[in-house]
Amino acid sequence: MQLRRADVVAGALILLDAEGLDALTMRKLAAQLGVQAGGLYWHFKNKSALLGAMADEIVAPLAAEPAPGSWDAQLTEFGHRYRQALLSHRDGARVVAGTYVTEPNTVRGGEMTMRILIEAGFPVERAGWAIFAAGYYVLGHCIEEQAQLAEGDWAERGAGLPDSALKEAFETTIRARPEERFAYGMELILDGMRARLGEARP
Amino acid sequence: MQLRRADVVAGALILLDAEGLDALTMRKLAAQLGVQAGGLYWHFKNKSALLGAMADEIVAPLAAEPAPGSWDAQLTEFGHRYRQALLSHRDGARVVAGTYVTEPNTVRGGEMTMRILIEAGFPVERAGWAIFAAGYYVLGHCIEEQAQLAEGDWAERGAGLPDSALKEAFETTIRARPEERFAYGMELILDGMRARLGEARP
DNA sequence: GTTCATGTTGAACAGCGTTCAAGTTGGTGC
DNA sequence: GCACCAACTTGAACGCTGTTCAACATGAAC
Repeated sequence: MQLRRADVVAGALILLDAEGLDALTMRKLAAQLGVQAGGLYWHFKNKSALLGAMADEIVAPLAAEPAPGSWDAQLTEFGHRYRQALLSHRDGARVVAGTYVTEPNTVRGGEMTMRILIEAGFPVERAGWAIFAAGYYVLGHCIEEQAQLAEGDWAERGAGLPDSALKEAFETTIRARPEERFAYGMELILDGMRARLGEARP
Repeated sequence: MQLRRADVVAGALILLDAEGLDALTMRKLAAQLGVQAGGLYWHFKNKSALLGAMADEIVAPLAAEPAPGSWDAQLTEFGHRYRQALLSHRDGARVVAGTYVTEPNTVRGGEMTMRILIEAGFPVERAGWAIFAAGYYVLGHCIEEQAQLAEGDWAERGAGLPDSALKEAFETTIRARPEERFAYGMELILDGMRARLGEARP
């Protein structure tokens, strides 16, 4: 029974969920698939290519059309969908961050969101810049969210801080409900976009 | 002639600039310092701790007081200062992104920017959220900027895309003058903050 | 000139991604 | 039913990595 490319990606995602990105090695993946490590290199040129395929699989939900509605509602939907996709696999955000993907789902998601902004009135270039900015935000937020999720020693991190008036603020900021904190940042960026649409030259 | 902790960090940053993050190995660093690899572990518990110290050194400019002015001018200054700091060393953004730093300069920068927002009228928690959002943006932008800088094959990346109405838009978006593109995103986020200050409950 | 913390050596360990000639498998055409 | 060729897999090796540790060197202080 031989493997297909898709089987390798699926197995890699299972191993990712079970052990995390740092423990995802070609040998362990091969063992889980009942194969020798070298054999994987027939399906993927190298580990990086495999991670790229995994990343595109992770962001697959971005390829779906948004529900009908206003441009900002649609963009909000994409933002939350992106976050959910990243969080749906352990270390998903780090996997996606580590690969500049030009694979189908990523591209399609980028195109749809850019189109939404352009039809809302943004010049093409600015639309792209704004979408990238929003993308950086989601990715950064989710990387931290998952780092927080993975480590038990998170509480100790704040402990390293010097006592200051803002230490407590800093800690409560981080400990806030992630969903609420995410939504706030998302709305902040959307407010920025709305402000630009109000002007003559966004 | 023995080494001090600071000498190791300084040497590591030189090696980083010369060869990039992926080629920064403990052995190469040791060789450059005229020392055996094992010896470095007297100064740093592990490589990750060394990278943390490097990261804090990179963001040192964030510890300086901002010039007097309006809150949004000061925040803009911090944003550009952050970017300049990250770009001042090869792969600097990736180094900083890979370490959750609780070291002096990072903390001090975080405190000052939060204070600026709080004094401008933001509730503490929201101020923290907004600062983090802005931080994710700068970091993400700089990581991509440096990836683009480092690779000759960047032009080929767009080539992998399927031909579409938006492919060209996508490419021109990425190829834009980085400074201008960065400033646009920075202003977008600041517009979001200003919008929130206009409301009763930011 | 001895002492003691501070720093260094050199060798080893286990694990990593990757390569490649040699072998095996599975489906297609005859 | 058999031969064929492409699609896969093996198993061993290569060079590299971060990290550990007992033994050794150094430099300043008393």
